[in-house]
Parts: sequence; structure tokens; C-alpha cells
Amino acid sequence: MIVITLPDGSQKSFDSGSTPVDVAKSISEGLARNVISATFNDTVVESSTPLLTNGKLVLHTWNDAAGKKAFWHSSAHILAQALESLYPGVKLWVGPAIERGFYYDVDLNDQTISEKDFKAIEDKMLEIARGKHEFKMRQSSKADALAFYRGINDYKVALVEGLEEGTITFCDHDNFTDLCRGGHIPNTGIVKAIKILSVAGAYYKGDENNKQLTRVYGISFPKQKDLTEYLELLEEAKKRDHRKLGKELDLFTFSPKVGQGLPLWLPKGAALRERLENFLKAAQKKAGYEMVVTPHIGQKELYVTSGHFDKYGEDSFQSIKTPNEGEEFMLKPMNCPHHCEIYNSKPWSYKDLPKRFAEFGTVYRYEQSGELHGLTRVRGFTQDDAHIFCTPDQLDQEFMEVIDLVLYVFGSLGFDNFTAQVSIRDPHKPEKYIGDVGNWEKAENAIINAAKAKKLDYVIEEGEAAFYGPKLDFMVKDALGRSWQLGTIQVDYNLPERFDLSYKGNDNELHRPVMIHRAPFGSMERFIAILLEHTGGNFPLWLMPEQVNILSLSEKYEKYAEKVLHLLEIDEIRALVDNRNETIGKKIRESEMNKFPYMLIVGEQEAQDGTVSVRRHGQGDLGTMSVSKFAEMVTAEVKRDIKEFKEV
RNA sequence: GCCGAUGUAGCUCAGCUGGCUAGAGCAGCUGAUUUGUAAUCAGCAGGUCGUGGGUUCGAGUCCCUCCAUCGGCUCCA
Repeated sequence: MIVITLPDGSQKSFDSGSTPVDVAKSISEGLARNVISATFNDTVVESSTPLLTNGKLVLHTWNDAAGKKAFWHSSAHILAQALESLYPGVKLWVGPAIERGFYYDVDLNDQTISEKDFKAIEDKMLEIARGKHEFKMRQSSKADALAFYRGINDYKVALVEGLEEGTITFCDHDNFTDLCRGGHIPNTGIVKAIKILSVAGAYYKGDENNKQLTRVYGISFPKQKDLTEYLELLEEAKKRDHRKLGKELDLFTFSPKVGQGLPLWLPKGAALRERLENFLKAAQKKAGYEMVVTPHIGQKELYVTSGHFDKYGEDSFQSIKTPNEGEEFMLKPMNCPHHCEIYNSKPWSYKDLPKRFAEFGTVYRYEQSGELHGLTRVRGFTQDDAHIFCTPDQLDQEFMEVIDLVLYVFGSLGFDNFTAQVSIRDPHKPEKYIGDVGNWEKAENAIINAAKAKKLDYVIEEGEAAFYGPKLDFMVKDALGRSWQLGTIQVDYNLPERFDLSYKGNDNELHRPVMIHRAPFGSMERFIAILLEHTGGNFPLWLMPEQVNILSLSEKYEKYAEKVLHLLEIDEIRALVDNRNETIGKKIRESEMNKFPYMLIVGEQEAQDGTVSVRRHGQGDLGTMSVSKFAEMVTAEVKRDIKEFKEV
């Protein structure tokens, strides 16, 4: 007899040798059918592994992360088997489950896989899956494992050599065997739907000096319906791709003549940016920030002082020469050094602090060409940057206020679903970090206390702090459930030291201020990209550069359309008139495609009654109302979605 | 940068295994039409087929160079 602690905490006795599935059966038949993997005493076991000792059992189904991981990891084994049978001489490296799906890295022995081969791989995998082959774990000695791979697969030999004797296990299914530490579903038959998604190069061990292997990405599901839904989600993501929307809505473009990764903002995109900037500027003003302006370049020495040249010189636009021999400038890769020099422009007393300098500062970084991606990875971008210089004792308060600002920004823009990550020191490597230990503790506590006080849903990550200070990052989930890192607050002990920043304390001694870097948007470019994908281009009404399109039924009603326009402008509603000689159907269609939130149709009837016929994007006809009633409606909607900072 | 894919009109795309003056829809221009809730009709104009080179009697199509774009290059059995 053994005693098993069940997922709900209760305990139950079972025959020694019972499997997790047996345990699940004792709870419910339905659960037993759905259990695909299990964790026993925090170690992954198969759902069919006999349990021999007392312990705690956690059961996993497709609906939890661990279950999915086992499912996808098992699918990677099936993929490997399919690749072995389709590509003779293929050498396997590793095949883990990832956040969504799985991949397998293989050395294809000079063969290539392209998209047209995906179907064959999928078919082969499904054939294997239908065989309902059991996944069986088996212990092996190091010598046996080495003997198995020697001369056949150098990658696995290297892998086995790095493993401890006694920890080596294989997983067999059908006629396929792979070195594996486990975590599988009971058999291949549970995998019902498979899609090979892409193939790409990936370096052996992620090191670009190593040989490049072929990485085959796939995803699998227990039901065909799940795959269909997933593919629909991919379609939707494609439709919302900010690069596509940016083109369709005339927001931004790129020109090879200007250069890679250097976006050109079109009038509508620039208007959108301006609205976002003004929104943040207004909040920052209330929060006690002062705007500053700094140049786009700086002397190389400035960045040598800040340390950025040593660390990021290679990734910068550097060596800007002047007619003077020996003089050298760089495009600024960050705003901090400039802001430090602003701080240094005069002496400060503790009574002056905190100083909060904000700037929409455009910076340039030489990202590798392959890293560039639409607006999310570019070479020139504008940070909604600010640096707060404060005393160590002010950190608590400052952190709370920055969090307030970030939450205000998220709330106003419809990012309601987010989590936070607090990155602190690795306690085992104190030498990695610069600055006084006491101050670090103060800062880490300030962050954690602020996160608690603001009721953030946060996790603490040890060892993730930068060498110069701890930080708080926000992860938002967009409408399609994808996570983006947005908004960062970082403490910095390094730059105040390097720039010899100081303030006079009440003890009449000079002290070192603490610096906080923060950017709620991160960068205007990246933020707009994420906002585009989150909203699909249907921005909140207050943000829309053009809120209302007034469509005249024919050129005869131009005068009345203009009158409506003027009336709306009095209420600060942004509208324009479409008086072209086109049918109303066409004007509506174009307005819908351009995502105008409101369309007003004006013709004979409206001109006579002083009304407008209102149409809302995506909702159709809302009926006829007076101009003032409509203006009221729009104003109310704007007010509902955007409150002033600190009013929230 | 590396692996793989792609590049035809402002946009979205057709052009089969190389064969007459490279096509379509939308957008644009001109004219007709003056319109009631997602595309009115007709005509016109628009391309050194990403770039440079090569193979060929003949290249948008085949080969090479370069440029740009896209998917990846973190998730280590």
C-alpha cells in the first residue's frame, strides 16, 4: 500500500504499482480519460508509470500548461521519427515543447526541407500517431548510451557525455528511440491533428559560430477542431499584422533609399503619434515631470564615460567625423547620458529632489539586419523616456507614482490584461552587481512594496536584474492572447556614479542620487505596432486622428455637410467631409475600410431637419439624430474612455 | 551577419515545362451620372518584371552577384 496526496490536498491509499491513471480513475472516469501526464513529488512521470512510494501527485490534462508541454514534447518525438523515415541519414539534436507547439533541430545531412514538403511530414506523423504506439521510458548506463550513438550521431554523443551517470534515460515508441528525460503522453494515438508551421535555421546550441541546423516547427492538438481554431487565430493575427495595417491605413512606410529599419511616418501616422505623445505629456505634467530636449548626437567620449560605448559601441551608429582631426561623434543610442549632463548643469539640494526629466527622445541602434521587424525592431526609434533623480529614501514613493502612471497609460489604451515582473539580484553572485548592497536592498524592497501596494499581479525573478540595478517590467496580453513586454521601470546605480552626480544633503555633505529610468510605452514605434495589433486598427475614439467622416449624399448637400463639420469642430470633434461625386454605398465602404469610427450621412432629409444619419464602424446604422445629440454622444464616449491622470 | 523563402503597375495578384507588342481588379485621370447605408458606367493612362551580370536564336521564366522584404536563429534530451 502507498499513500498518495491528491491534487486537492486530500490523501488516499492505493496499491503499490498503481499508475497516475488509476489514481485519476478513483476520482472520475472522465478525468482518467483526459490525464495525459503527471508530476510525482515534483518530478515528471508518465501517466502510466507505476507509483511505488508515498508522495504527492499532480495530474495534467490538455487544459494545463504541463499537459500541453507533455503533449507537444511527445509530438516532437513523432516529428523526429517522421523525419528519420523521410530523410535518410538525418541526425537529431533536440526537440522540446515551446510556448505554442514544438520543434526539432536536425542536421539534414545536406538535404533541404521546404514548404511543399510539409504535407508529407504531416501525413507521416499522422500515420505514426494512428499506430497508438506507447511511449516507454527506459534507464540506460552512460556507456550504453554512448555506444548507441557513437559513429551515428555526434550531437547526441556530445550531449550524453555531458550527462551524469544514473540520470540517463531513453524514450521508445514504435521503432523509434530518443534520448529523453521524459514527460510524455501515454501513446501517440492521443495526437489527432498536426500542422508543420515553418522551417528555419538555428545554430547548434544557439551559438552563431557553430554549425547551423534545420529547425522544423510544428503544432499538434488532441482534436481537429482545436487545430482549426488555432489556424483561424493565425489568420486573424495575419489580418492584424501592424505592417499590413500600417500600409492599409497610411500610417507609415519604409524606403530602401532611406535605409533599413528607419520608418517614415505618413501624415496619419504622425497625427496618431502626436496624440499619444500629447496624452502622455499631459499626464506627466500632472505627475511633476519637466520636458527637456537633447540633440541626436553626442561626442564619443560621452558614451565612453557612460559605459555605453564599451557595451553597445558595435551596435551603434558611430564614427561621425567632423572637419576637425580627432573629433568624433555618435548617434545617441540612449538618452540617459544627455539627461545626466542636464542634471549636472547645476548643483542640487535634497530639497530640489526628485527631478524628473522627460523627453520623447529619438535614439539610433544598429540592429542586425535580420533582427529588423516592422515597427517592433527598428534602427531609429523614439523613446517616451524620462529619468528621475531622487534620494534613496524617495524611491518608494517615486516607484508608486511611476506605477500609477503606467497603469493609467494601460487603462486608457485598453490593455486590461497584464502582469508584472520584478527582476532582482542573483543572491549567489553578489560580485556581478555595481553599487552599495544596502541601496540595492532598499531599491528591491521599494519595487516589491510598490508592486504589492498597487496590487500588481507580479512574479519575482532572481538574477534577472541588470548589473546596474533592479527593475520592474510589465507584460501585457493583447486581444489575441499574445504577450508583449511593455513598460519598464529601472533603478540605476551605475550612471550616477559614472557621471559623478550629487546633491547636497541636510547634513551639508554631498550625496549620490539614485536614478530611475522609465518608459511606459517603451518606444513610440513599438507601442503603436502593438496597439495596432491589439485593436486591429480600431483605436479608442479619443485617439483616432479622424473620428467622424461626413458623407454627403450628393454634391448638392455640400453646404449642409460643411455646417455639420463646423458644429462638430466647436465641440472639438475631429471630422472631415467627403463630398466627392461617388455613390453613398461607395463612400460608406471606403470609410468602413479606413476604420472611421463614425460616419454621418447627410442628404435632403437631414438638411431639412438639421439632423444627421449616424453609422458606427462595424455596427451599421444607428438611426437619425440631431447634430447636438450626436456631438454629445461622441463627447460622452471620449470621456468614458479617457480620464485625466489622477482622476482615475 | 547566418539558414530558408520571396521580389511583376501606387495596392492586391495572374503569367504553365523559356517563344509574338507582359495581363486583371482596385486606386489615379477624363467624361457621363447627382446618388439613402459596404464597390454606378464608359474611356484613358500607368511596368527597363528588385539590381547587375551570364546561359540561349530568344529570359518575367534558367544560373550567379548584390539589394530589399518575410519566417527563424531565447525557450539546451
